[in-house]
Amino acid sequence: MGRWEPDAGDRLVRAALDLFDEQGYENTAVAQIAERAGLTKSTYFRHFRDKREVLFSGQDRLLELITDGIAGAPESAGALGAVEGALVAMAVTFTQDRWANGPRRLAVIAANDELRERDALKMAGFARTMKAGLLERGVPELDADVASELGVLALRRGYAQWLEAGGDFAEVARRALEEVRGAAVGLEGAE
Amino acid sequence: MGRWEPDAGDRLVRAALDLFDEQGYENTAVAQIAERAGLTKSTYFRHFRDKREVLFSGQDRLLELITDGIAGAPESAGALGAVEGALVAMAVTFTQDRWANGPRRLAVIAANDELRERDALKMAGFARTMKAGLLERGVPELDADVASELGVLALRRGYAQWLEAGGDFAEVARRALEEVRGAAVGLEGAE
DNA sequence: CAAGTGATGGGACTTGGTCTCATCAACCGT
DNA sequence: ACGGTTGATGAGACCAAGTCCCATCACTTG
Repeated sequence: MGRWEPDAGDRLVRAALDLFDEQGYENTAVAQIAERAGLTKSTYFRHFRDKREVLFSGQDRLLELITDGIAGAPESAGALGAVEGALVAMAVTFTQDRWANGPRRLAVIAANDELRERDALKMAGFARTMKAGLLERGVPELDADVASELGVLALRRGYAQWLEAGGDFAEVARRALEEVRGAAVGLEGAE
Repeated sequence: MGRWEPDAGDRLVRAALDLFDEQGYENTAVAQIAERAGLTKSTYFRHFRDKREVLFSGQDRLLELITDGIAGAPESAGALGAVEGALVAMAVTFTQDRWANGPRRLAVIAANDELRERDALKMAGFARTMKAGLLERGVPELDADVASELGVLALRRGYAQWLEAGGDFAEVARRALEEVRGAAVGLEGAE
């Protein structure tokens, strides 16, 4: 791997985050990111499939963790129990270096429509993957839909809380999921 | 309005849908869409802010309907009751001509990542708007989050069911929401 | 030491998207 | 009837995202 300066991907991520932070996403050209990382546009697109993706790298790994987490939940667990398994499994990634930039990353994404669009797609991908895992366990389609959607909501809420207050992500996510479940079962019908 | 050939926007939508259908989204250039509609690239971008948006026009109107539907729900209604008001209010748009192309539109979107991305953003926008409306009614933040997320899920499921089986959209959506609610309140805790 | 491998550089090319200016049909007031 | 205004369009320059192809160069292997 490291025949030239190592960690080209990480350098690109850091350069991008810095530049987006300093001058905004729209005012930053891919060539500029590459230049700051000591690379070229060609190399940039070899590492990330487009300009946005540099802020979302590593999320493919999360899909695997979700699948494994759901499949690995005890057989006795219900749909939400399996979803909890997914959230807990994701914790290992969130505590790594790559996510040290979490708050800056969130701020940059929130400030730009294109990036929020990509974020929405990623979240939808999480929900899809959770739903597929639940169906695999024999959960009925409707319940799988509801549980995966609530699971992603708990993930979003738990992630935000974890960035603010810190602590063990697995624990925070577990609490967020229980919170969401409590609110869901308390919902009254329309009339 | 119609000093030249009228309905430039509609012509562009139809041309785009045809071309995407025939040769795929990626193999179609904006200039080509404009040409088939008897217009130019310049005019295309005056009607739609980018290549994707031609498949999502009119959804801004839905945001207003959501807001009005939630604000107009009876005071006695709970969070989900207000969400039901939003779904019912959206029905008027879905039954109009512009949505006659629903099935083709869904198929084109499903076949392309860029378009699914835009779709995910639109759905997130619906949820955001629902949540804001619920907060306005004094619904606690957590409940607003859960209810709006379930509302969008019911919208997606109801829309698909309506495209398949037809009938009155308001009624189909109401049933879908009740279905989702039933599944949500039946969820067991993790352990 | 020669051949091979893999990450990079470089540059041509297409297309999405912006911007500015010209055009031209309908409308409006005198 | 006439000149000015308005608003949608056309035309074309221009920039950046993204694709493609080929050259290069560091390091590895036989």
